[in-house]
Amino acid sequence: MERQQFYVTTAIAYVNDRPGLHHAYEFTGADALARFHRQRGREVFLLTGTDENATRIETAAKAAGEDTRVFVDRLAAEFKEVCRVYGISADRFIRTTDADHVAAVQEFVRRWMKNDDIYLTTYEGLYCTRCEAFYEEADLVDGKCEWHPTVPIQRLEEENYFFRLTKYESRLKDLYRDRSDFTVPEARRNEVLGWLDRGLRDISVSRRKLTWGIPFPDHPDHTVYVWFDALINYVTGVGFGTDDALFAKWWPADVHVIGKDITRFHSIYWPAMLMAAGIEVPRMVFAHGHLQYGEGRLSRSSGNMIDPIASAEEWGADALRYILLREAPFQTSDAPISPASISARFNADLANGLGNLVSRTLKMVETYTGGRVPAADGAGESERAVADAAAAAIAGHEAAAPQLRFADALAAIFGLVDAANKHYQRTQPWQAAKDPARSATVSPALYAGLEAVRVAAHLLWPYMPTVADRIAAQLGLPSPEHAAWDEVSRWGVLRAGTPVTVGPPLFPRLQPATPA
RNA sequence: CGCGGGAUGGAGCAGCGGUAGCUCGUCGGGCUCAUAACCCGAAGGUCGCGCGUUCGAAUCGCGCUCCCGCAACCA
Repeated sequence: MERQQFYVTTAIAYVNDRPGLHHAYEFTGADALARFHRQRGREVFLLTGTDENATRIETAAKAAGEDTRVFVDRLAAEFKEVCRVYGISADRFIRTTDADHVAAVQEFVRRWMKNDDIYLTTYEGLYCTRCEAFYEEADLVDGKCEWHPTVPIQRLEEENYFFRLTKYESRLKDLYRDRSDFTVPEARRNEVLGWLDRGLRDISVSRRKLTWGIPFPDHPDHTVYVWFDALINYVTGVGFGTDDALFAKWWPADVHVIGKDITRFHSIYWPAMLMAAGIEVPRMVFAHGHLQYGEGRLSRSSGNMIDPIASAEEWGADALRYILLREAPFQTSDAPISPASISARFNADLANGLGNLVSRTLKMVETYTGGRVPAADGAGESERAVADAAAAAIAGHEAAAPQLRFADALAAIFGLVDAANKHYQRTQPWQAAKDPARSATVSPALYAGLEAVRVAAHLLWPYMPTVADRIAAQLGLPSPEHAAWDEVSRWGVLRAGTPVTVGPPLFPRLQPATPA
């Protein structure tokens, strides 16, 4: 029996810089999954938020001449705005500077100490006295940190706490042996297996002399290494340390949606951290690929293309949600994206495809059946073909969506849009209406078209909630959000006589871009 | 050094042992209900390079070239 609770997270956004389109991409994927499960009757918790305790954030704040607190508040607000604009249905927006999170992290550290999972040792590294931070050789510019090119770098030793990652190596191997879907997709899993094969090392989990970060309990001169702090947000967000009942209800998470670049932290460190704290590991880590912003010059010359707010104004948030998930398959590696490819997809799928189908269908209903849903009686071969296409769209979509294969899921839905257009070509209601011998075919033909639109709108709700609501409203139906899935995911739901509304184009066609 | 992914018609991708497929674009035709949308058809590829396995290879093996990412206590 499938669990009725579903807990999904996004990676929390690192607030050293403003939000990019890639944040909207990940948020949208997680949100679509959350809405998918909600729509099918499950209780869902979607967690997103910001990662605010890193040294580099403090450094970036200093560089911006801002108080760190003010700096992170400002950026966190920008990320929240992205969530609002894109309709991300987050149940909590967590910030790692939230009091309950600080307490949760300290509880983890206490548990590790008690278990002898961490130990004190000495670390030697390159240190910038002005930043009060260690740097890697590769991070230095001409032997100096990037912020202070005149300040000499010193070689310093520092006492750090280390986490006994090696202690959990065999349990991690067991985890990967027993659960082939712990890290998805397979390419990422193979990567993790490779890391495990080559052996793990203990890892530093504290920094000293930092003024920004979560202090170690009983050792306030140490702060928790930001990655270990950040990962813990996934349990804090559902009540770890503050609300045991809530935590028991939601944990373990069903899926952590992350970018493939941070697989190591989520697939190796995080389960080990949980094991050490005596907490169950999550069910799945899903690592998606990244958006590639076309040519380098493109992203530089038109900075707005990667600004998610400006992009939403240009194409519409719902359209972008669809386009991103369709153009950049979640389960593969990187996919190229550009203003041109976004606009092309917008015109092809949304304006010419979905939008036009809705327009022509409703206009014909207005003209030929008095603006009301006609009777379905007299359905023939073409109508049955559309009904079959709807069933195929549902089946294809329901197989792909829960696996986060959103491009496949959306392609399945648009197969129905195509089928409806072909159906009109076959039945030609505009001709039949003028021909007494064929006039009886108009009603069933248009009924099938309306049903295709209705089914598509319900399937599209997780991806384009606002547009799906508008289409449903045009059909005289309530929001797909609240419809009982079993009742709407079948053919023949619309009732004859129901008034429908034509309405303005859903996606006005974009003019082709002028050549550069 | 290492690890993962990739190289397929103009563009973006799928195929992963049996005569090369999808979307977009292009060209031609049809239709006119619709957002100059929709429908039908056509052109266009020796599947990065070499060797090998096989009756047969984008598809398997080895070697090579080029791209992207990860990693060596950067989120």
